[in-house]
Amino acid sequence: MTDAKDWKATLRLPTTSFPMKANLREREPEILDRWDRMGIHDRVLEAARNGGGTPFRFHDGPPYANGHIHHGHILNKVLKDIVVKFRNLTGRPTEFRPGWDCHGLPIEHAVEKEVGRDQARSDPSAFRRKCRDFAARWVEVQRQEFRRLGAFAAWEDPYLTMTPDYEARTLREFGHFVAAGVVYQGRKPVLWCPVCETALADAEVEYRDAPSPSIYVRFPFLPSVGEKVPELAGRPGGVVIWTTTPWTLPANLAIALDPEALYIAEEVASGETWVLAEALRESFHRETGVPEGTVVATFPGRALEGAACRHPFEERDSLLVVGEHVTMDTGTGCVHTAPGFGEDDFVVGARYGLPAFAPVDPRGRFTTEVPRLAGRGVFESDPDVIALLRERGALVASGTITHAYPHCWRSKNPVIFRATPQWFLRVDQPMQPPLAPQEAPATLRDLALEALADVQFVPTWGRDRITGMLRSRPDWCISRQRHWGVPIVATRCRACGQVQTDQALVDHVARVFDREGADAWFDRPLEDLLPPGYQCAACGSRDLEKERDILDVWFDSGVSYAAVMEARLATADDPHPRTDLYLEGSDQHRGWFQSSLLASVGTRGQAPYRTVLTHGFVVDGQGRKLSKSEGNYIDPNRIMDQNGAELLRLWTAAEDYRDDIRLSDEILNRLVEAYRKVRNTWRFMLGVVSDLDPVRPVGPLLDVDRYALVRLREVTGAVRKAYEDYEFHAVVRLLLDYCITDLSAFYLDITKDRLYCDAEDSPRRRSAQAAIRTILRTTLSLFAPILSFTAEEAYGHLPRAPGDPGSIFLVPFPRAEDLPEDATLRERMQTFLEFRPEVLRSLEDARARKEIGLALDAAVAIQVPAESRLAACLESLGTTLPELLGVSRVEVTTGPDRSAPKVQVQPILEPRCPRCWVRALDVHRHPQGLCGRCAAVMEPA
RNA sequence: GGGCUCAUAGCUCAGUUGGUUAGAGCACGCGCUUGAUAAGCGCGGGGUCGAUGGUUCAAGUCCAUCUGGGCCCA
Repeated sequence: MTDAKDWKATLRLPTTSFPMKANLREREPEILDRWDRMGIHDRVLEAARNGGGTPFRFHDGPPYANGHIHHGHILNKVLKDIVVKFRNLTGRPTEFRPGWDCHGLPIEHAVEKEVGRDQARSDPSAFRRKCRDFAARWVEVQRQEFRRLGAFAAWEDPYLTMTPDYEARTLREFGHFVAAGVVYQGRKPVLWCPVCETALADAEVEYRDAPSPSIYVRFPFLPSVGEKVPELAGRPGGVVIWTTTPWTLPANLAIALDPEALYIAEEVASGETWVLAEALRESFHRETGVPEGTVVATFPGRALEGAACRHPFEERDSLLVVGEHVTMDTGTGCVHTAPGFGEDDFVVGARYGLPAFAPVDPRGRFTTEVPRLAGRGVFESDPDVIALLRERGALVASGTITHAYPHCWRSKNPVIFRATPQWFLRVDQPMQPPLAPQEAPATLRDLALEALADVQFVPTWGRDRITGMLRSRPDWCISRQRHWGVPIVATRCRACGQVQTDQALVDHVARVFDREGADAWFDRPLEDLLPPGYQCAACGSRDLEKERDILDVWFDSGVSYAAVMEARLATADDPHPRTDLYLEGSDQHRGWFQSSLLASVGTRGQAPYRTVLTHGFVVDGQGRKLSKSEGNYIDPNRIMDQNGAELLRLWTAAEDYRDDIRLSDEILNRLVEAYRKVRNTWRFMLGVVSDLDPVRPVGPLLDVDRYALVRLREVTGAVRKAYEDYEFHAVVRLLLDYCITDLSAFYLDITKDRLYCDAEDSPRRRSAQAAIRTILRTTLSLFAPILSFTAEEAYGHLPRAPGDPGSIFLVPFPRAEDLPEDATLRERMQTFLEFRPEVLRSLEDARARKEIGLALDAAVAIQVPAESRLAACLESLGTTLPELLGVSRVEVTTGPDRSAPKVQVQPILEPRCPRCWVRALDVHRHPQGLCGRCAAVMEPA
């Protein structure tokens, strides 16, 4: 007698060198090395090019070269990588040239910390060199971190906004706007530190509680008020404002009201009539202690638009205007507006043509434009202003409040808003895009809005978002008072003060930049940089000096389509090629998407992109933003260490990026499980096909095996479509469900008998193997853009035929059309698969009654209604039913029409075949108690 | 405060133009198997579809308001 162990040795159990344990931490770097050695990025691209497909133009948005990468970067770059891999695999050559944003404030700050502020100011050239080194260092760090994610990109050939060619290009693009006549120097309030005597960025102020005066001031009515609101005609009184910065009152030019909100005119005890917002009436009387009077009129804010009050102490009027920024939470709803001293004030003022009047010098002292305060510091002038108001009878009430006030992070002193000269791009002046001469003149804003009609947005609401922002945006302030950036090339005349720039100057300097980069502007004397004969346009003087501002870094990155894409792709036929896809976080609707759009539309009259795809932000398991201080921060390095980049790739793909993307340990654990399932399924299939000769042809497939491929065809089509539609989470879902439901729980389970027990060479076994090999190769390819490391690893364990490429990424992407279609078979199998759970439930019942253990211990008697679809189905499946149900014997009978199918499970008493465990009637007839099939298999060859 | 946006089982997602007892996978519970074994199979429990109100014969699906997130502004 042969014992059980020996029979096991005669089975064809799966064998493979592909390990169950992923050990991605060690494996991934090996795979990365291999990709590097084979130059995978170029090879993939080359393969796509050889296929002759239409190139897909993708443009990588540049992250800021500062600090290590975090979840947001990972999400973004992996999404891009998935797109690029998919496009290349499906025959559309797609380059991924990564970029970095290198200029700008954060780097200046970091360097300033190292070298000190004085050096930064005294030697801009040396300071810029340090900034350059700093940026280069972080580019290198991030490059390694990105590369580790398994993204196929031209990591050795990135674009940097600080290289000479890029800087020259940036300047030239600026020149196009100069040529179009929409560049102007104006004034705009910026945060200003009177102690440092410098402009500050938002990031350079910190808010601290500080006491401020709190005063209510009445601006006397002028006759125009009575014309707008008749009830006020002839009444003494005024509009009451509230402010915490009395010193800004000398620059008051307007009072802003909410156009929709209701305002009241209230006659108070003194006999005067005061105007304030109805919603704030109660708090006004409470705060000021003024007793409530009688309401003589109620009207919406817009009723007073265009009327004016008298300034309480200057020889000037104060215009009544409306603005959306007026709020009803504090004050009177009538907002003191000094366009030179406040951002909102400036924007509203600009709408009414009011100047940014800011009679304060860089040290925060009043200029002679305010004679009574000239030379006095602004904060120390508060009491004087209050006294003056009291003297003029304009002070309704005064007190002190403590509130958060911006302070300079360096000097720790309170800061002010102060209008200073700045450069702008005008968005509301009709212009001609210089490189699109056929276009009719239109404003930059309208050009941008029109161009959006020709852009796809994923998700679609991106269009609404950017449209809203464009509609309401002010002129683009493109200047910064900094050192680390591309200079605004312009001159100032020492003789007459004229500031000027023109395209000739800009182009001349750009040619210098081509060779030397923007450093030339800082390193060289101006004479080296001017075109021959250049002189002041106003007075003809040649005594000029350099303008010292640099360009907003959003302008730098905004021209990347020109510096990176057009520079490489432009042809005579298509001088301004558009990019197929931009893919960034949804914050870029205000940032890069918009700056790129404006930069392109103002020069070439078209959007730079055809499709804009945005993703949400990474948040925690509860949907809150991640922050280290909140303690909900998960370190991406920890994930990488524990589960490799592959898990982060899977996470990126599995979540619906259109909304915010959640990240938590629970989510990661679920994904680890999913990963294991896929990996194990691949491993099993690798084991099953290990002895299938990759070259020798296989005969016609059995129906079940064919059906498996019919299903694979459906999945392949759906997966491809999901990739096309950028629905990567659907890809993951489809493939996971297919792996679990179709493969693991059904097809791979029911083919085991054939695979293990049939003769090695039997057609039935080879049929299953052939189907499984197709499934394996197909799913590896389908998943490869996402599970790049594992698909590549598994592919390496596949028996290779001569001519098979050396990487899964060089295998053409599967096409549904290449897989069999068979509607009859599909329908039949679907009917069966709907019925199968009935049988499984009955088996489970029998198991619960302890009648059976293995399903192979059971015989199943099925009674189906005659003439039913199910009857026909089971009839046609015939002798394969036991295999399909995993039982030893199946008997099908027909009952009355329309009766419900009945399933009966009987334990089989005959002994099991010791080799295949099937309980068969013929076991006794064969030597060693084998069943007929096994006996035949075991017969000496 | 404004613009855009999201809210379906513990988790990730489906739910077509409003129409039968709201689905899947995972997780969980129970069982089988030990010939995918740090695996595999089966069965099962689990949701007042963020809340309220409305339109409708009928609403997760349409409308309004609210609550709570997110991005961008203020």
